[in-house]
Amino acid sequence: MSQKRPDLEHILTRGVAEIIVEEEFREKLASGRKLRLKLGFDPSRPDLHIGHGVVLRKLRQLQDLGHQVVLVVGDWTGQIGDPSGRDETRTLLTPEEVKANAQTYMEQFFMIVDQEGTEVRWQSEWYEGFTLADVFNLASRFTLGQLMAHETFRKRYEEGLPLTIMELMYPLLQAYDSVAIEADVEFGGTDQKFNNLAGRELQKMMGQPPQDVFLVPLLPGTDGRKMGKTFDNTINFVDPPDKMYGKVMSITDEMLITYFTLTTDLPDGEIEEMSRALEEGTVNPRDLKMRLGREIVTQFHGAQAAQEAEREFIRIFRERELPSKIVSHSIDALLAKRLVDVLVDVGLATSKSEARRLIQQGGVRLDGERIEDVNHMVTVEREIILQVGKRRFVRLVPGK
RNA sequence: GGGCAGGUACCCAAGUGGCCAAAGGGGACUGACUGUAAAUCAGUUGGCAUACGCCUUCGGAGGUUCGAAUCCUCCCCUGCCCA
Repeated sequence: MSQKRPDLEHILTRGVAEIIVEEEFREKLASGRKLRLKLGFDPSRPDLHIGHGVVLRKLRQLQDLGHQVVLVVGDWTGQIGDPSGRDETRTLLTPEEVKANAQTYMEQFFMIVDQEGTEVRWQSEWYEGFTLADVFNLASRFTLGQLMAHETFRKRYEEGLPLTIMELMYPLLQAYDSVAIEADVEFGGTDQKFNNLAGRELQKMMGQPPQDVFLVPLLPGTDGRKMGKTFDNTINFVDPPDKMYGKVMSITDEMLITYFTLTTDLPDGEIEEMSRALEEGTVNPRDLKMRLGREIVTQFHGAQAAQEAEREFIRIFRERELPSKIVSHSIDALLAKRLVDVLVDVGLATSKSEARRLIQQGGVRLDGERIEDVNHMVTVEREIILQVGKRRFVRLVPGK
């Protein structure tokens, strides 16, 4: 990602939830020492979304000031699963899966963070040889009361949901990572506060200078809830330009300013102006959203791709024309087939019942013409565009 | 080891012999509206069938009954209390 170097003040204030302890961190920065910036991840769900991007951009900016990123691959904690979600124990991953996921994660991670200035460390480096004595040593440092101060633990316990000892161990392992790599600062979303502070405590107990904790706000997903895979409301690093742009357009209007603040480096003044214009109603939120879409797509795919994505969006949704790229599907030209079957065959419906329902609801069009007859037959003698809803198209071509 | 409360469709959650393919909410999908894939409103949401209807589903396996998500038996899983 290319951008002009934001100054330190911008880095420390824009899109920052909390820095603990801020004064301490500023002193470290001022010392001229090359700081070790820790970020850990669990290779359980490899796909990164722009919510993760918020913290990665911070890392990159500090990296550009000469500091060292230390990426901790949680190949052990990844097996436990961060209990931060309300779900109970996650399924354990095989070592192969962990490895593959980690690989994918890192490819995406380095789309923003500079690989040269990053030290990658695997937890297994220090946990492989961990003995029961080491576990006791670690476990003896924390009390149940401390762990129960963690909201997710407390909530699950009080609601009578299952909570394993292994899960309670999660923060301890993450904390020990900080000791192992001698972190100066740990980064994370606000949901990581507890875990990161545990690292700070543990370092003190083990005679290391305590790390500071740098927390960024969580970016809401496209539907306003917490961005995450479970809600299917993420905008992913690997989303192709069109999709990425479209997803940005689908965020609710209220989130616009939050998105500008957290995912772009537009000057604060400019964002304030937008905010004012929105309140006064002197600007169409859609236009700002389009600007946001361009900004975000540009970060991952470049300015040209962003422009193309925008053109495509206008074409389909404003002018209601066909997208420029449509998946083709060949259909036997000799036979008249039932439309319901075709819908299932090309994957626009998962069952005939669903296909029938779509037709009944007026959601199916052939060459732009709405089909209302559930028993409609199609013969593909030439190319026909089959459409479901506003944005799912398939080109039917004659074949054998 | 004992007692109690639970395990329902994608998720949460009602239902305690037939009116149950199973309330309600969330999500998803479709439609209307819209200078947005925003907001709002409406509809749909197990499968097969043009349709009458048929089939599969309520932790698992058996059983009672004309008929079970609902009753009985055993088993598995979760939480709480007692030891």
